[in-house]
Amino acid sequence: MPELFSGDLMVEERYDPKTVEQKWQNIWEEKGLFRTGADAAREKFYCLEMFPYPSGKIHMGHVRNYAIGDVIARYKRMQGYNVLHPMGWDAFGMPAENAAIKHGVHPSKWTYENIRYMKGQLGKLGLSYDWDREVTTCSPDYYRWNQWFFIKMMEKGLAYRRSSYVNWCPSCATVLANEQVIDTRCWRCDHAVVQKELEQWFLKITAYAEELLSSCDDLTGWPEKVVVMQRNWIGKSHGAEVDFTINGTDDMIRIFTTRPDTLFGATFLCLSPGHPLSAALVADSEGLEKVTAHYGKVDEKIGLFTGSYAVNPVNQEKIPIYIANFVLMEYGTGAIMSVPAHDQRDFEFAKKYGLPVREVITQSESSVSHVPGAELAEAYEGEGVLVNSGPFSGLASSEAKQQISAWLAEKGRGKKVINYKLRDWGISRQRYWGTPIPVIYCDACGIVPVSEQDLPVILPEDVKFTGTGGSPLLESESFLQVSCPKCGGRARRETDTMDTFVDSSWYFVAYCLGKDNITFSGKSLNPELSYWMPVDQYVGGVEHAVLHLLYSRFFTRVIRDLGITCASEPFTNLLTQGMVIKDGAKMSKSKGNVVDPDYLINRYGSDTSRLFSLFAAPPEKDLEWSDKGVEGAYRFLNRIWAMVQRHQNGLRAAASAGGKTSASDKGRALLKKTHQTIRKVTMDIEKEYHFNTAIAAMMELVNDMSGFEPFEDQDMRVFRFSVENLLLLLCPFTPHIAEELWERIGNGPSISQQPWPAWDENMAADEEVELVIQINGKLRGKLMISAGLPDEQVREIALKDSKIAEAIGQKSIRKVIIIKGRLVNIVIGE
RNA sequence: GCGAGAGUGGCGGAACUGGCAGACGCGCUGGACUUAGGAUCCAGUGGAGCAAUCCGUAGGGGUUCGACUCCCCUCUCUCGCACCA
Repeated sequence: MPELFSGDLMVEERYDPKTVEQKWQNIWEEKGLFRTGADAAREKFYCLEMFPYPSGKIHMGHVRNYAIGDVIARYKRMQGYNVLHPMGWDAFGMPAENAAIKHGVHPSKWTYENIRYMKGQLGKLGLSYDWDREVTTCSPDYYRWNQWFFIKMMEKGLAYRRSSYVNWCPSCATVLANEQVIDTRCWRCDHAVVQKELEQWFLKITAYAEELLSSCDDLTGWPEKVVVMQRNWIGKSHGAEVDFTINGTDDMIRIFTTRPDTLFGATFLCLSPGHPLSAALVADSEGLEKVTAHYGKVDEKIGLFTGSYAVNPVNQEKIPIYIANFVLMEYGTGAIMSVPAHDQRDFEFAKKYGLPVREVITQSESSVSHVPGAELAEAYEGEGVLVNSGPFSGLASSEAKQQISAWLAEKGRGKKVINYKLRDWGISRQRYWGTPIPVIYCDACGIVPVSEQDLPVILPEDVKFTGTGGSPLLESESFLQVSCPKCGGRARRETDTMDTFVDSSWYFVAYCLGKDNITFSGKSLNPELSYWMPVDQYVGGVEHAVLHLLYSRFFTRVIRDLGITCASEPFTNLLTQGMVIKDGAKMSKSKGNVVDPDYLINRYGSDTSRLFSLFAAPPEKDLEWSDKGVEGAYRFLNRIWAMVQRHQNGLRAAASAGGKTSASDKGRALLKKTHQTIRKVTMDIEKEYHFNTAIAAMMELVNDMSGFEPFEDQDMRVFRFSVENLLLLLCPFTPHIAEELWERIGNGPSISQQPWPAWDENMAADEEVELVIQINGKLRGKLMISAGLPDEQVREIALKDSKIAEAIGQKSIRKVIIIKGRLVNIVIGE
């Protein structure tokens, strides 16, 4: 603790954040101040921050995230809303299991110990959560509903099992999520990841692709950037499927194209190496392997001629069939027609393998007569007018797309289709620390869902963690052995667990119901959910812009369609806060540039920590860490503390001026400044939560207040009015010191329960304004005039000013521009 | 490569709808108090100049009485997507 006052000089009690903060945290808890219940008579506000993974300790990113959320929650509470502000734990996940493998601690023990510690840390930050609604996703009470939703989705055909290629780490013997593959290697053991075909459970998010896309338009409270990312991820494109026959056979190759208007320009066909026909058509298995090895790599295009030809349905032309590394199996049909003149990738491929390039689209009438055989430098990918396209020549691209698609449909050789980039969501993980997928495999009955009354399928505790040989569940006989719910015969449980993104896709729904009260049934709408949903303000990192937010939007719709809620969208407003940066890089253990929140809170207290992280940058921007900046925030709170302490007796004695009484000139000025500050802080919070400028306004007020010596009663009453309002404004930001000083000037507890202050527009209005006078746009003078003067008079005053008159001299005045209450610009000639 | 966003003092950042560029904080300079000051308080602080003044919002052009703000071009940085046919 830095020495701020030497004992001899200061008689007042020193600001000791530790004592103050502990005191008020206890009081809040005892009084249950932040506990919430549904109350139809009051307007609700659901404020939510992304819950943390209990990794051990919170980091500065959490402090920032939760400080932002807490200001919003406290502000809305003071405004009279019934605020739901919950917190919980995203408690399943690989780190717990890795800790078990490495240190022999059970994931459960590790997780719950971390939760206990981190909960203590959040408590010390003074965050206004309703802990009665805490959720912990690794608790059976929670994950049983993952299982219930899964079964409901199976019933609706929204959960299904199929074989698919996955990222597989042979060393860890598990599937890796895409984001766990770093530069084609396993993030944990650095082993090369391979593509492996596995039976996987999928959730059919694609069934909602269209709705998820079209309702992006409704996400007006989200950052545009995030909405764009959602749209791109869903990736809708209009096009056509076209069937090419393989020459000399009856076999078909179905391709997808967004440019049916270029069909006459197709000079070859490409199959993905993973396409079922690839292996069938190619005799040279070594060559195929080579192409496969380069699959999905951006560096170069590699192809292999199959020796077969396809017949173009529109002109019966025979074109060669290639296998190409750049054709993705996961998108479209896994096969494309290649139009090198109008697709740059096809163009590069054609150049490399000496394949013909035929132009079928021209940009304008004048360039139709392109010299046949002349080298194209690159593909023309835009639209235009068709040439060399048989009966369709002369049509515009957009018209040709329609007509060619219609022609294909008529001949039974194709149709218009819509494709999405969005894939179904593979949720199977060969991991222990997750929700068991509630499915039983019976030799007689096949795949059987666990029946609802048998939920939850509990994750067994007594398992061994070796880190090799796959999921520990494979070794747990008591877990594996089960009787079939249908026939009663011997059966085996599914050992895969769910992706942890499932847990976080509906936790905001669980909060509405409250701890020990999470129950769903599709029988009728749930009144608690109807009251609270959707979340009014969601706050979190932009790194979840696609996955978590998209999955949550999907789940919310599934829950809606189960008849549980009416809400389609989970989050009305989204605030994505920036990263915490130090020395030019994101704070991270590996960079060694972390600041420990524990250290910060011990040294300066939570109010200072919160204040700094809110003051240093607007929430959506990155925050550059500064030790000196923290000192500045601490100094600010100390100044307030000292100021109130010094006048404590006077403040206690004075009744509030009620914002009306006239006092000394300085007193009136302070009164005005106070009203202006209330206005400014309120408007800055309302305007995209710009807390940094709100805090700056409070600093200005404090600067004015510290220069104010209230000798007379009237002035002291003004001063008290300023102090009270300052504390009220400060309350959402630095609640502990606000509470303490509020009490010390003789108010009852608690300031947190006071209404947000209102300003009086008349009191805030300036009676005098500074008039800026420009000549030809250059600043030439400033003077004070009374506010609201008519333009004529302002003009006169400006022209009469001696300096201005001198500057004008004999020159002619061409024009005078007057901006009310701001400036006069005099345009003069030579 | 494509898409989005950003570039303002020594630093973090302000600036309504086109109207005083640099609020507020940090740092720095000077002073007060002091045995001392890395505490606190007061004053100053974009650059150049004794000054009047001039120059300044990545760079260049434009629109305008007036541009950090609008338009065009160039450069740099950050983020997202990266062969989606």
